[in-house]
Amino acid sequence: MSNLSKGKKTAKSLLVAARDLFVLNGYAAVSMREIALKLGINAGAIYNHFPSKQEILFRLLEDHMLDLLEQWDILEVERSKLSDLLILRMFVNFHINFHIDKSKEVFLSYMELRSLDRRNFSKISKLRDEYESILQNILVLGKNNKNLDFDDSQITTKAILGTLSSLSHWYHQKGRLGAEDIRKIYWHLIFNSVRTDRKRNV
Amino acid sequence: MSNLSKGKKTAKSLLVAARDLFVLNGYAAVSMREIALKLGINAGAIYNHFPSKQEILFRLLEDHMLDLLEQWDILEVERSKLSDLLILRMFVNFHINFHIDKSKEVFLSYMELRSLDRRNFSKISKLRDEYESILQNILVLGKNNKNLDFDDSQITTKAILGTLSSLSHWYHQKGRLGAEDIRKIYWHLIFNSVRTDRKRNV
DNA sequence: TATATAAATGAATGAACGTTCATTTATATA
DNA sequence: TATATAAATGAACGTTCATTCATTTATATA
Repeated sequence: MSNLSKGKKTAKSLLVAARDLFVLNGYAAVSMREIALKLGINAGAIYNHFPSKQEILFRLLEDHMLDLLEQWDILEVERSKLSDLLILRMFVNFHINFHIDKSKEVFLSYMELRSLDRRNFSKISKLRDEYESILQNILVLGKNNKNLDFDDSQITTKAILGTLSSLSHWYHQKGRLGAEDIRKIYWHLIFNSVRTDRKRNV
Repeated sequence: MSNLSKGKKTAKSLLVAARDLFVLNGYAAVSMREIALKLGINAGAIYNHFPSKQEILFRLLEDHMLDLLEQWDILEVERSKLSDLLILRMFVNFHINFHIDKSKEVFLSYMELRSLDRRNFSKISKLRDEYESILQNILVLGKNNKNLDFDDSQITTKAILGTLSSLSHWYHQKGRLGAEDIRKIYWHLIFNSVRTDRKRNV
């Protein structure tokens, strides 16, 4: 950070300020003046760093999605040695870790997709689909190999992501439970919901 | 509907128009002029029916939450004869049915909580907590009676609601699966995640 | 049908919005 | 240190916003 030029530092600070305000009040309800105020600069100065408010939102969401996909890619080597079930556990842990580390970014890309214009929405949607299909592929592969069982890969994918995403709605650093507890609890829930000897009736 | 006075009809239409626009673009991004345009009336005329834009949002969210809680209350008699597990299934089915019937209202009360002012936010939050505690009580009771098993009732409650809420993000009337399929799939997932003989390790 | 009330109009209010721009000030490079 | 470039200022632009209001039009009641 300290080796960055003043301009880059300001740009970075603007992204952080915008992120925090967007998370708190929503994109449409936050003004450029409010964002500028957080750094103690004038609203006009923002335009030395970003061409528009829309571009700030897009940058936040794109940076986040690219980061997410890249971090998952990095685990590829490690992953290739694992069983279907352990890969699923890796995904769950990875996802939870990311939610804990980047809870604001996750919340933002969840809530503000609709504030993107058509072009940007389409770009981010592609990245989201890419991420969703990672989980779906894990599930399908596991089912084909008879290491997992469930009714419908598409809905199960969405349900699991829904389960995990609930995290970003309540997680706060200072909470009652540590990351390890949370990973364990969620893993138990998810594992049991797709294990091969699950029950089909009450 | 046809036995309502013109004023009541317009008020109802305004709520529907506002609901649809808020769902599509978000509260802050929708103007009173847009809402009025949907009915072919002037923006000023809205104020014969509602005192403010904020009040329209509040009415939408409060009506929805009161409806939700009331509908659950109505099932009380039926519920008293059921086992812990069947009550949980009733809750899951009830929740899914509601999400399917009122997907827009559900989505709205999920996304626009933060657009409420302090006073209104507090009122709706109370209603939401009330609903959440219904599920938590079911889980705790089931665990005490050894008919359910899980690690943490608070997180498990949030996780299950997260799972179910993912429905409002992808469900569309014309989809591939019927309501019955969806109820079955979700029930299998949830039931297996909290059943007493779940596994704790891979 | 006459009349009281309800609902809609259309213009106006002041405030806030994203963005632009000429100018000034700060930073980095030589 | 001199100079080119980057960053910030502060006022202004044209729009749009939620809301108000005097007036007109429609509806319901008697």
